[in-house]
Amino acid sequence: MKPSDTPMGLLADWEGAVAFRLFAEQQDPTLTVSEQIAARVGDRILCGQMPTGTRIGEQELADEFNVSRGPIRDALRILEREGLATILPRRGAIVTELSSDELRELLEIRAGLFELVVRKLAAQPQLALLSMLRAGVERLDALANVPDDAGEYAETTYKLLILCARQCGNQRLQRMLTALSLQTLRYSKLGLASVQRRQRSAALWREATEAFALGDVERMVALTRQRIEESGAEAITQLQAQMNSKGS
Amino acid sequence: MKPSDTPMGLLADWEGAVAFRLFAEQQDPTLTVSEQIAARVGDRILCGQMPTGTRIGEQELADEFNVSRGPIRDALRILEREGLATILPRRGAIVTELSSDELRELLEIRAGLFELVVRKLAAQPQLALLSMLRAGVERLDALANVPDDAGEYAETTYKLLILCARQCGNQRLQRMLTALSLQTLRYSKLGLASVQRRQRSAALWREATEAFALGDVERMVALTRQRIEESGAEAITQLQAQMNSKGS
DNA sequence: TTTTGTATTATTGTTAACAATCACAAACTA
DNA sequence: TAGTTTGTGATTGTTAACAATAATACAAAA
Repeated sequence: MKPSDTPMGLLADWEGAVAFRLFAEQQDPTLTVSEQIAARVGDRILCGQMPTGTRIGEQELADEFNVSRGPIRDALRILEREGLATILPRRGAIVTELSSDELRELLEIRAGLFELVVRKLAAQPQLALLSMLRAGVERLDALANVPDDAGEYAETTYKLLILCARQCGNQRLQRMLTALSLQTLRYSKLGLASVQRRQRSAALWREATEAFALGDVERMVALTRQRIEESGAEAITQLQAQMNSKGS
Repeated sequence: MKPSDTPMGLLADWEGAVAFRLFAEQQDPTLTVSEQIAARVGDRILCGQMPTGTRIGEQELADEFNVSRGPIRDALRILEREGLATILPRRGAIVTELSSDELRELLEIRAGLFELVVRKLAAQPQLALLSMLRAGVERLDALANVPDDAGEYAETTYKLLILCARQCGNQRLQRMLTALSLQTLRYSKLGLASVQRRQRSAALWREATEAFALGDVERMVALTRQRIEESGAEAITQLQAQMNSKGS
């Protein structure tokens, strides 16, 4: 395998609170070749370098990474499990492409799981989490006003989300929510393209965080639901518009 | 590949309402060899023929199905995605073995997703579903009193669950809930081992169904939550006991 | 008796070649 | 011209052999 040439660290540290990489944390050499390749290709997909629908040829990747097609096939299966690649039997793999309906479905599930997380968090005091959330909200406010940068804003909301998930005490739930969020991340940027949308989203984050601070779970859940609903609806609208313009 | 020699149809038709096989619906020949093998091995795992923790040797399976190890590796990755097999890098695959904590986590998520399904179902009348649920509850009542048959009871509750999931209108949610239920199916039998437990479970199913009939979503959700809580707690207790006796 | 080191064996990871399938384009027919 | 057909090229599915790693057994030393 060639040395690092992928845009790792798409979601680099933020305030020192969340230190992680997307898939492979610092190139663990005990990882199998397939896993390393999956991690790197996964990063490319997430950062938009390989857009939705892009064909992923086995030989192509094999040549690039200087391995044979075996490990590539394994890597594609891993990416499929993460929902980033779609394997069409006998027709190859592509970067997963969601229809607006599928996006709606995913967002609905993500909201449901996040609600579960919130309710679990509310069961016990979360002082450390609360201060991190407040710092995150400050950052969201700042990012909301930067024109033409939906990417970093969306990634920050992603980090806030998994920050919560990490504290909830259910590792499996954390992993599922993380996977779902990564699948929807590329699309959620569509719903946060305008400064207005981001400001609205940030305001709801702030309110939800304060509700959380006061222990008002129901209010936090309601606010979160509303935020996801609004951003989701916008993202779906944008996706539909995109598909129509492409289809014509 | 040799002709059919696996216990397919573990969950055969029930009342004609749910016609499906676990994985491969009627041996679709367009399916890739890997997928067919994954389906058959998956069935073996689900029906208990390959108990929890069983080592799955690649060569062993390759010899049995008269294929090389390539498709077997693909099949194992598919089973891993479904949560039925666990691949330990460089150490082979085993039938997924859940700790009591992991089971608790899975059950919690399953309950959360099912609640989502119920709330979606409540949004519109479900006459056909209701009559099937009622028929299912009758069957549960009958099965509850048969001694030494937690298997069929548990499988029937599984079918009721995915019957609901199918009607909810969110295909992704349906697939996730199905996968989670299959992962927990083997373990949920532990919590339904005694006639008393099954009778209690069936009673809660009946009440929940009637609440559903009356459109009382909150009551149905509460009853379902309680049922899962009770059965889950028992299953977890049994699993812990099993592990202790094995560990000593 | 327990422990540690080593050699052997078995299993997984990887490779390169072969077979089957699919997509695309050119030729052919109506 | 529109539609079908057929052939070619490219891609995936599968195989069998090789390399690397982990598990096991056994022997020697504490």
